[in-house]
Parts: sequence; structure tokens; C-alpha cells
Amino acid sequence: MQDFEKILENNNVKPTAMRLLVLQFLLNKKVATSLTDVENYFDKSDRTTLYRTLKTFVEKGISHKIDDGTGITKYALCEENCHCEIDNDLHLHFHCTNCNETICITDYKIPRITLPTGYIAENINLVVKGICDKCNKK
Amino acid sequence: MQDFEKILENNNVKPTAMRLLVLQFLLNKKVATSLTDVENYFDKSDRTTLYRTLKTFVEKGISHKIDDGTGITKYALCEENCHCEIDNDLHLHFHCTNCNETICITDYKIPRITLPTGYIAENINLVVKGICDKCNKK
DNA sequence: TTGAAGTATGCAACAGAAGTGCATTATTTT
DNA sequence: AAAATAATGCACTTCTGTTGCATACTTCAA
Repeated sequence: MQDFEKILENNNVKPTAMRLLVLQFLLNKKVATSLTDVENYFDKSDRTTLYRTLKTFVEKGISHKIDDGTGITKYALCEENCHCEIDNDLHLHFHCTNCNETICITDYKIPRITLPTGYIAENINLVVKGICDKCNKK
Repeated sequence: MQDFEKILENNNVKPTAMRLLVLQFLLNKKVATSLTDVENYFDKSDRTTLYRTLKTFVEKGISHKIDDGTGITKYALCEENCHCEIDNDLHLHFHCTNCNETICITDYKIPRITLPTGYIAENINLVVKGICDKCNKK
């Protein structure tokens, strides 16, 4: 409990009840989570509050935003070894078309990309779609 | 004109007036195009018709669908040297955050990705965001 | 400790994109 | 020409993301 509060406070986010719950939820869920996912879990709370909570988390560097190509924004608290949070950093996400989950694959490193002259890369997003580990076993 | 009809017929799509116009539009526009783009261009026609026209093009292999991470589905008829259309093929798209255009970069080849055991890749989507050629010159 | 200022929350509402159902129109086939 | 099939256009729904505004809750200074 104390830990969660520390995470928020360290990032200049006031630890309200809702924020603690959302943080806890994201920490438990290891996969990228959509606003709707969070909404369904906390069916008592308001969409907007959750939306703004997630937005705050992203702004304050607690969570990051993922475009997994499904058209639905995902959020994820990355683990220590995940380099998803900074600018030109590597982003490899796996989206399972069966269970619809988006997983952060931290092992794979994206090689440097040489763009045609004149192009400036600010951000790289690599999404692999297919069948994940769990679904494959079934 | 005949050429356009051939393209459609070769892919088992009946060449209606609307479809020919949309095809022509996509051919002229070298960048990835959203439904709204098409809609704005043909302001007389109905959204649904255009939506279904694009859907048909994708289904019949004339065009392909692009997830460029903006949350808006884009469509593009790729040129001969673009390998965007089949299964495990390379997809490199550049999305310019300035002019908001999504460009198919055919020169860059995506290296084979080794996923953790159990994962099956069906599709790879690599989107680089930044400033494009044209915007850079300005 | 009260009151003001600041922040968070919840409700309502809106915008844009995607998608469906159905009736109408056009095209093809027999 | 009639029947069957396909395309189109309209209306409407759903879902995600987002903003505005009023209310509630904190914090902090007088």
C-alpha cells in the first residue's frame, strides 16, 4: 500500500483513492490496458475520472501510451527492463489477435532504421500481430 | 480509363462509376488515405458507399489497410515495389506529425524478428513518426 | 478554525470514426 | 421482361476520446 503511494508521490501525483486503485490495477495487469478495460473493472467509477487518471499517469511518467494498431489507445506501466518510456526508445509490442491483449516484449531490440534523406524520425513503433504464448498453448 | 477497369476486373470487383473514381483518387494520391480524406474529396457521395468501397478494395487485394498509430485507418494502393499486401510481408510506414500524411517507405526492409517461444507472428507493422521530406525543407 | 484557493471528481454532452440494417436503385442473368 | 443479385444512400447505433461545468474534497494561510 505504502509503495503505491510512493510511486505516485515520487512523480508528483497526489495519491487519491482512485489513483491508487488504478495504479494497483495496472501493476497487476501485466499487459497493456485500454480505458475501457479499466472502466469495466471499476464499474462504479466514472469514465472521465479514469480517463484523466490515465492521462495524468502518462503526463507524469508513471505510465506510457501505446498505439498497438487496433485503433484503441493502450496504457501500460512498464517493468524495470522495459524501455518504452523515452523519446527515441525502442517500442516493441505484440498484439494477440486471439485474446486481444497487447504485450510489451522487452527482449527484442529494434535495429537502427535508415530513412530516406530528409526524413527525421522522432518515434518508432513496432507492433507484431499474431498469436501469443498463452493462446498458442490452448 | 480502361486501365482502371482492368485493375478492378482482375480482382473480381465490378467497375462501377464510384469505384473507378475512388481507385483513381487513390492512385493519384501517393500517400495513405483515410475514409474522411476520400469523403471530403467526393463530397457528393455517401460515406457508407465510400466506406464499403474501401473495404471491398481491401478484401479483394486492390488496396491495403494501414494502422499508422493515429487511430485513423488509412488505405493505400501500393506501387509495384511495395510489399505491403501479403501476410508476413514488410510494412514500413512513415507518419509525419507535421503534415499528418502517412507514407509507404518501400526501400527499408524489416529484419526478421525473433519472438519469445510460443508466439506466432502473422503480421508486422512498423511505423516511424517524425518529420517528412517535404515538411523538413520548409 | 474558517475561508479561500487549488485540485479532483462526476455528470452531461459532443465529435469523429466505424459499422449495421434496410429500402431503393442498378445491373446481370435467364 | 422478370427474377436474382449486387451496389448505393439514408438513418441510425456504438465506441472511443474529449471538453465544460458544477460539486466535492484538500490544503494552507490568515
